[in-house]
Amino acid sequence: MTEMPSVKPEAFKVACSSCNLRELCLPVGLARADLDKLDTLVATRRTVSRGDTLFRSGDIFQSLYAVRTGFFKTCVSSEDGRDQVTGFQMAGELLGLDGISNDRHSCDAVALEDSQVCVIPYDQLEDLSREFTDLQHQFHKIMSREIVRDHGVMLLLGSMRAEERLAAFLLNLTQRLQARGFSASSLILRMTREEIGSYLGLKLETVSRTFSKFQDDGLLEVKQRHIRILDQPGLQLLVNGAAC
Amino acid sequence: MTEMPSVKPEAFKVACSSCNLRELCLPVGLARADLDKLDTLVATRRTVSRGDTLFRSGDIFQSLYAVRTGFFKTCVSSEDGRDQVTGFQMAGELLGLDGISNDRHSCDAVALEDSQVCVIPYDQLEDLSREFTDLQHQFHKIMSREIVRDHGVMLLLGSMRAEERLAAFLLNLTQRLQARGFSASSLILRMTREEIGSYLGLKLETVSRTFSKFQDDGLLEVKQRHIRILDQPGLQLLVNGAAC
DNA sequence: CGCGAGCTTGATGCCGATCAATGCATGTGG
DNA sequence: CCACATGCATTGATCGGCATCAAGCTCGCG
Repeated sequence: MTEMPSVKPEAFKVACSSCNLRELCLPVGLARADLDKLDTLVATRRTVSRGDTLFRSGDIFQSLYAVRTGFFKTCVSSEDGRDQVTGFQMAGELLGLDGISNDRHSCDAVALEDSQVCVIPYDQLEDLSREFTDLQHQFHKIMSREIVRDHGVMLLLGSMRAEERLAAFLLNLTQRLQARGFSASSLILRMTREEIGSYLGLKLETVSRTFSKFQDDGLLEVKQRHIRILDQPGLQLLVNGAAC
Repeated sequence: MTEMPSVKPEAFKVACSSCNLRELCLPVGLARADLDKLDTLVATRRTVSRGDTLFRSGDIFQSLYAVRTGFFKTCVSSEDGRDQVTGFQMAGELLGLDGISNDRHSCDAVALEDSQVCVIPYDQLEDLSREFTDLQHQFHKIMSREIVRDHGVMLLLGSMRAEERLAAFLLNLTQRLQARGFSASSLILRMTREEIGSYLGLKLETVSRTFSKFQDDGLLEVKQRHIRILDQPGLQLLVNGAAC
């Protein structure tokens, strides 16, 4: 960063080929030659401070963003002020896929901690994925995975009760953190109870109460945003509704 | 069908270029030359009788399907028998996008009336969309649109009350039917109250009661599955929560 | 130190689930 | 043609889970 002054202070060179997230991010499974090409595509990063938005609903869509470090939420809102968190994104996950449909973003992406994203100009990605089958296929998989994930959230919102929702949420979060080399049993929540509640279709008081109940039941240790999972199988059991 | 015997009785030639759905379906916005190419890709149709599945969760993914005539639902289910309708698809809409992520389908697609779909072999679609920018872009838009739609459903499931959900559902349905040349005010539901309820995260009794309430309020006329919309602005008002 | 954002916990009420009975349309076989 | 079965829809009575309202509490920070 110091040796490479650029016009935009927040934009600087990066390389997918040497990125430690390449096994989680867009480059998954690409051959060396493809990777080098990808380096020409993903040329800049952008820093987003905690609380700032990466993009807003209504913004012109030009790029996708891969989370490099940090943590984001995405939320949609209806005409009347109702709004809904649609997801939380961590390192290696893509933001902005919603924008392709209309050439405008249809949700807000907000950094929940100081973050960095890699900027992926969309038209260049289309160009490159016409050349490289593997990249094309990988990109399609990522979009499809987002659709499958959304269907899972619908199942959660449509048919689970508060405890089941929170358990499923925690298990999903730890699983993704584990894939990134973090502990499977201990985590720090980057989002408020209200944001968790919005994502899960619950009020913040219910989220808080459910955390307390899990603690009483010996499933978790909860200290504000510090969570330790004491009984993972127990949580799993809740999600699978074996208690019925 | 009579003059063209084929090995599979249910498979026969079709052409996107002469399809009356081409303004709603995959071919939207394609030039004549691209359309002709698309004809080579979308070579067969398949008939699905009411109640039968087009594909099931776990099936190997090979093709996307465009609804030609008829009506489908898609549903996901969790290990414990819980299941959730994730969408209803009508003419011109694509089925099977979930399958790309894993090479296996992750939901069931069930015909709610006797239907016909165009079979779109996925690997050939990838090949062709590497040649034709417009097709590539159109396909991406369709996937993105599905993501945006899913986010809308999350908003509905996460933050709306029963009346708002049903009103939003009816308005969405009539809007799509209208785009296909049907009446904006009169429709026949192809799905049961239970299926509507599953989609909206409600029980069938609640759906039924809410229909009755809408009728009492002069918003609808409900006779079993025959619905006539008497006060569309009234429904719209419900969705937008102006009553708050 | 004191402020404020976020979290916890309690009391109460309501929306929608649940349980249960009846109604209505379609189809089938005697 | 009617009796009966079946699947779906309606309606009522009751119950429970979560929302809502309302205090306090905790912790980080100016």
